[in-house]
Amino acid sequence: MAKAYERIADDIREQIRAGQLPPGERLPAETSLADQYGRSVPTIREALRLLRDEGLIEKQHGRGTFVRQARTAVLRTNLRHQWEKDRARETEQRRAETGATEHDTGLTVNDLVFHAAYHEVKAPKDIAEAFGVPEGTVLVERTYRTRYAAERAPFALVTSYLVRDMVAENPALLDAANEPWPGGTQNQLFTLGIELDRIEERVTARPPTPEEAEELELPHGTALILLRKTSYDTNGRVVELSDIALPGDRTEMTFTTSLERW
Amino acid sequence: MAKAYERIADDIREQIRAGQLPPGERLPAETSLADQYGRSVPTIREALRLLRDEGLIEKQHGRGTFVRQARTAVLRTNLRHQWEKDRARETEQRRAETGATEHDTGLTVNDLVFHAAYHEVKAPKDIAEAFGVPEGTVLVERTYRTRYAAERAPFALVTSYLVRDMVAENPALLDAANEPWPGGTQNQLFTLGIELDRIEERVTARPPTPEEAEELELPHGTALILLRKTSYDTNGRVVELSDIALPGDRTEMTFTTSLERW
DNA sequence: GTCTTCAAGTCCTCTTTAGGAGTTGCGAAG
DNA sequence: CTTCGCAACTCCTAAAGAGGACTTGAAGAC
Repeated sequence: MAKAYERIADDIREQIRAGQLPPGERLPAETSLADQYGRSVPTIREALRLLRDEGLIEKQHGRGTFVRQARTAVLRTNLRHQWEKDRARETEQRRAETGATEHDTGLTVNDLVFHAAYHEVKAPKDIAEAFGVPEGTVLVERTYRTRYAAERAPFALVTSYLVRDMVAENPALLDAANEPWPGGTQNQLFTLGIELDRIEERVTARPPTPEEAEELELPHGTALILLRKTSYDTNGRVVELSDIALPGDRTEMTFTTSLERW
Repeated sequence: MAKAYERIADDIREQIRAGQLPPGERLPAETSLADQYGRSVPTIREALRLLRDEGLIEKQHGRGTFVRQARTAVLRTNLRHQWEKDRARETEQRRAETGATEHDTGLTVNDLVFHAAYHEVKAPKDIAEAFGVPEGTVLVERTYRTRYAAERAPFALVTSYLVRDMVAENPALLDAANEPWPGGTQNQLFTLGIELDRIEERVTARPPTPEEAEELELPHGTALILLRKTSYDTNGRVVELSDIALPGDRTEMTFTTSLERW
């Protein structure tokens, strides 16, 4: 015999899946459910907690419990488009000639970058290994959040690293004021004679920490997508590394690989 | 003034982050913690529940509460390698000539595919749209799980679709017995004169449903990665579509894009 | 020596009780 | 008519207690 709170959760879950309880609908109050199922309120709450953790419902203090809207992942991060736009060969000059601007390539139309911070930090083990430099090497660290103009919640927390000695000659890179970097990081690197060869992206997912949940306004029952973007130059050196945290409930990443080219 | 259970969770979380409570360590019993923090057992349990949902601890009935091992995502799915291996131009013939076998290209060394199931289904709206066919079109649906020989838990739940009429001429494709398809799906498609052009991968993440959690043996506090792989042929037609569910706690996907080629 | 049983320790389920805190709408006061 | 305050409704925090279920190791039976 299954546990009471599980049976109740199963029952409600079925109702939601069947569309009997449509998105946005308010569930009966906990006390009503307790009566209805002949169980105590804490047991009902236990059942609802399960459903909340699955992302099926959302509780609002003082208002009620609601079937969650599918928060259709409208926002998408198509990174290849980013790269096409930013690719190192295109100097800002050429970009102007072709009429391409910073904001005409889809994703970035309504972007806002704000709360950018700039630091010099000593490389922790993790990052140092990726760069292939000794632990403690001085890095340029930039952190910022990105969001769409129409939304209040940011859709990315970004921490980006460069080896300071590698980029020290370009003062624009070391100036916190102009964010985002004009023409994109990759273009800036090109002005240093660093030519990018390939970008590697490592994707994982896990539940958010409380800090991440707060910054990204992640409701209970959503996951965090972690993207580590590593840029290699033509000598096989790692020149830039970004750790990007994305809200799982409104992010959809697309990667395209053309088979012709391989 | 913060809530008691939050303060307790914060305290323990700090101890874990500081390494004071190393991975694998057993926490004091709930009753001890209750004494220690001067709170009731339910309050302690509430605090521990928070940490469990964050993936920091793991509770074992009858044994205790343990700091979770970082389950270092050893398993990685480098999809480009898959494609390289499987790419449509290489017939099985040529593969044999070059000495390449199904199992020598990294990922698949220790793979086991089991519990493969084969169905014909009518396309639901979702899938039909992706294929660009009317709803209800007959599809070949294959579902299977993949796991490493060394692990008991599967590391992928796969559901793969093909339009039946498009592949009906190759009997091997319609035979449930030989799984996985010899030479890979893409090679099989090549024998039908279907030449793949590109593959698009759409990645999202969310908490698992109870069914998914059970099948993938996902502990509480882990996320599910959803990968939809869409294969296009040289005419821009969608020829295959796979929905892949991956355990977030032991999956790390790598995508590489070479900038030279764009 | 091996096996079984059992007790102690652990987390789990469920109840009852008490009060706190956020939200909403209605009615009274201005 | 507008504003304010309050009552009713909601979910949230916290406690105490009784019994259940799982794990482990040690004592006893064979």
